[in-house]
Amino acid sequence: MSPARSTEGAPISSIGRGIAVLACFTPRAHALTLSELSQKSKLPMSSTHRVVAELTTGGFLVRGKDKRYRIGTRMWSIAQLAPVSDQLRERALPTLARLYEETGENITLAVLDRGQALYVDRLVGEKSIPSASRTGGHLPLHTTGVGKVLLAYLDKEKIDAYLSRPLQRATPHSITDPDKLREELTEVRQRGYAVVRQELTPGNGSVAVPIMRRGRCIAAVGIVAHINKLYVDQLVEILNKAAESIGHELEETH
Amino acid sequence: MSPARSTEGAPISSIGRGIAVLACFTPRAHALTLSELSQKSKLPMSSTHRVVAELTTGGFLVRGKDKRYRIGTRMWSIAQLAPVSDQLRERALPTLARLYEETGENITLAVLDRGQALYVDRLVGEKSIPSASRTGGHLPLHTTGVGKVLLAYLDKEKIDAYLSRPLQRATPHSITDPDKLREELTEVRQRGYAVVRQELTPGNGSVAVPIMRRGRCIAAVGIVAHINKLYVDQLVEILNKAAESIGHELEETH
DNA sequence: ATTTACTTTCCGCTTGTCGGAAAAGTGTGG
DNA sequence: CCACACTTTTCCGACAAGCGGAAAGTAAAT
Repeated sequence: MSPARSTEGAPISSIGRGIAVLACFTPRAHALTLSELSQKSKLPMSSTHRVVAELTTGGFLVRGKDKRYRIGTRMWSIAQLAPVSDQLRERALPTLARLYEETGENITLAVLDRGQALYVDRLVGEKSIPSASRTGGHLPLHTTGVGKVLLAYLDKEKIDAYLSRPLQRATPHSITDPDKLREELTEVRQRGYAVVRQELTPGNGSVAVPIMRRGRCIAAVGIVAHINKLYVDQLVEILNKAAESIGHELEETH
Repeated sequence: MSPARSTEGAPISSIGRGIAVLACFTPRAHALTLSELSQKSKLPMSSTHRVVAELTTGGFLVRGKDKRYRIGTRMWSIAQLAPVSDQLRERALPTLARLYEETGENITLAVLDRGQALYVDRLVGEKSIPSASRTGGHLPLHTTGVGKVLLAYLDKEKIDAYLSRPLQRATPHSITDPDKLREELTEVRQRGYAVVRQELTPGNGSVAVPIMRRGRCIAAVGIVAHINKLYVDQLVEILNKAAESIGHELEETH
């Protein structure tokens, strides 16, 4: 989010500062010193110190022996009450487990969140190909399998809005022409699944299908594999069964 | 956490109020109105309104069409950077998936957190017996399999501290006598696993083993099943392999 | 012992935040 | 359509929480 001092007009609130500090943490920086937090949040050192102290008292941050701060279990526990976790992730998990055991590949579950694919969960084993996704992380819609599915089932206006902004190229295979992507999305809707080949990561491919609920796509489930092992027909069949199973699980009143 | 107005002495800070509002959410109340949040946090309505507005702006809360607030994906995403999630849960997940597929039972992974067992993840399928645990939730140490393991491997002083407080009885089978529990913990350490039979939930039993790292128990992994299907020797063998696999996965530099 | 970098504390000042009251909005029953 | 009850939002004068720069403290390296 926008740094504290560079915010024009309205000053940033105390709670906003707390969130700004928490937002400093990233996959590459999950342990930060006070100075680093001050620099990243652009808050003065004494302000940062006070905010960090409050967050630590509340269990949202914890200070390690190395004097670095990390996200605390209190925040994590409360966050598990987010619908994306306790209504979707936890219910989908057995099916994802089965998918993983069945294919041995990289399994992903994602939802649309702020114009991107938010990875709700993923299973990646030793034998799976390394991939760019991470639970809790976001990736673009146009270069990921689950992302293409989520994009394809959006309202036309929202698709237009997404395509009106420059599409970032992740590899030479990334589709960045809006017209070509629009065609691709039509195909996704028609055949009910998306395929991606080296559009996000060289060598990687993925297949994904929608999880539907009352006619709306609420999530996407996908498999990432090396392009040489991307047996699309086979994977689509497995994924459709999984999607149906997850969809059924979500209908249950727990 | 303690309600705003009942705090003696030091007044509660703005960030503390934000955390107090977020702490209102529970498994049974994951969607709350503004009035409910005000009542639960004991903050005046206009104060609650302001705090909630700030949290919503920052993505930590989201207001649904039903006018109820829920934990937002922004908070969830950041929370996934907690070590308990990205260092432990995500790495353990493939092994938990394998355990689930192998046994079809209720799989749990827990760590010690604030004197209780914090459930880092669990897999429970349609055919599994219903259990009391929930990812992100806490349960006592003395009435759960994973809890007994976590307790058994604590420093003597910490075990004494835990046993010095009244042990809550969840069922008639709960062990609440400190001396009996101490004996039990000695057995857990000796044989390397814990067994629980109907001590938390009637009909349910569980077996759990420690996940060790450099001689310290950092987590516990367990299986919950109906007491008639609690084949201890068999489950212990499977669990020990899983624990070793997870321990190995945690050693990897990712 | 000194230097450097980081962290913690201090303190005068400012304005962000306070909460009660009023106004506005919403849903329901007659 | 109106009245009522409840919830939510806005207002606003008061005040103390929070501000950030400076000083002090701490730890590590030389």
